[in-house]
Amino acid sequence: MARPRTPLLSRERIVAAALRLIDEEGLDALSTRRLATELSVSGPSLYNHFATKDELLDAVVDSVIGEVDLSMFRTAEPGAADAVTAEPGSAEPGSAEPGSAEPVTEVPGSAQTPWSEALWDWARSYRAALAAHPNIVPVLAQGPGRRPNALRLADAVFGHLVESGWPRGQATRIGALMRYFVTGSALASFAAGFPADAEVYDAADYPHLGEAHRLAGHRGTVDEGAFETGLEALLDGLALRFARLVERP
Amino acid sequence: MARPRTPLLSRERIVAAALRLIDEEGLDALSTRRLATELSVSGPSLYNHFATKDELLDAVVDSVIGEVDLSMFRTAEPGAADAVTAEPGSAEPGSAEPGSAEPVTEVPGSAQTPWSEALWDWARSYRAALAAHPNIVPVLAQGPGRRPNALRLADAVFGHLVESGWPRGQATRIGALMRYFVTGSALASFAAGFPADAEVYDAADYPHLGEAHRLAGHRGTVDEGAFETGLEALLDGLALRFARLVERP
DNA sequence: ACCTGAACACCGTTCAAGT
DNA sequence: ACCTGAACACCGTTCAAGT
Repeated sequence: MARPRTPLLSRERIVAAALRLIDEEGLDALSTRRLATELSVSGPSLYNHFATKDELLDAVVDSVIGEVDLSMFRTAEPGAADAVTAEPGSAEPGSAEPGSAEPVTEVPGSAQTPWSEALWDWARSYRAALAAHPNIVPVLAQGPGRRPNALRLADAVFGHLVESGWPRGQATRIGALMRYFVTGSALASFAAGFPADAEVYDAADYPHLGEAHRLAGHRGTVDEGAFETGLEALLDGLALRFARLVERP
Repeated sequence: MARPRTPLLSRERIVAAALRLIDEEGLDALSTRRLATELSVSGPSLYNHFATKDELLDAVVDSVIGEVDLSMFRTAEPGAADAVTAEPGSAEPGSAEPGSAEPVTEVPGSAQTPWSEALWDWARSYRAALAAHPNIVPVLAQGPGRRPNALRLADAVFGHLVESGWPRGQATRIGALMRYFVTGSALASFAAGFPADAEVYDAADYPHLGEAHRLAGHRGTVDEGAFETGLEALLDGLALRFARLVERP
């Protein structure tokens, strides 16, 4: 059979199969030939749908990012108009100075979710989406590139922070540091990184790791607890910073 | 030539060449054949020094971790005895409960660097070591495994926190969340993840990213600023938590 | 337009052969 | 002990050929 009457493949089917393969066997297990076999076609068939393996990987990554909830960055009022659009070009995001925007605790006339509450909810959804597919996080962590869902995410976070009164330079940094923390927490399990073999932890070399072989068994709770503790610390710390900003702008 | 009188290779030379290749061309550029060519030997020669490519990669990773400064976790007194060794087996690190250890602001009889100050210095050194070799961070983030330098690092951090009065369960979580943040920040530049091409940021799709094409140009300062802001927030937040712990233990 | 097999320049690793 | 070339089962990608 050369060309079937109905196509054997679609971008969606390929992306779904690729993600399953990555989840189950790791990033290295994703080869075009292996993926094609999984889809019951020959290797080169994939190139009718994606120009390169990288382009395929981009599509997989963006499908994962698409699962992140961004609804908390819209106005809280259900029937209200869409979020206020900031005037473009007013300041550069990379600037270290607070800039001309004056910090306010609430934007008048809008029913925005408070920024710290929005970051809480978003960070949890962000982490859940990524932690469901840890093997692809290294690719994802390279940044949004030209992937629409990743750009939409960056736009929503930055926009919400600026509208909440954060100077643009600081809003950029908060977007960055939140990505650091979330990708870091989803990249690999902390607990599972310690071998369950008790003989690894020689008391002469590692006097405080006598119980570390038990970590892997508590994988879920250790990582969940660390994420929650870290997120609370981060947001508490940012609230202190915001308070200083409001006091002396 | 079959066996030379003086060996052509050593583990050290191989590790150094591999790290250079990874730094300059990425993790995918490291192939055993390519590396061998770089070292002017034939491909299989490497197998006289490392059993597998993974074992070689482990050695590269541990050499990077070895650059992290851990001196702040020892006693501050230059001539003093070594850090107090905690009694082993007193509590499990995975436990969610504070446990029996009672939090104190200072351990009597020792001149330890205060935990928050030590974490500041360590986090900066940790990040500097990793950010110098971002391409290998995904491998490193998988956890210490059986790598001596990585285990020493985990031991030093956990030990210092416990000796500073943090309950063991919380000390575990702080070790984890610090790794999340540092590996996340070293994994990839936030700023460089946004294409410098202004046409990517269609105002209709991404109303707040009008200046995002400038980010890549401020790569260093944006990422440095985000790391410092995040670290300060984290440590401020943890200090709040510690204060609550001391108030009502 | 969409699939195929053949082909190219690559991989990691094994192994017998050399000194 | 330490290096070599040959060999095996893999890669990503191109391309002419089929319908």
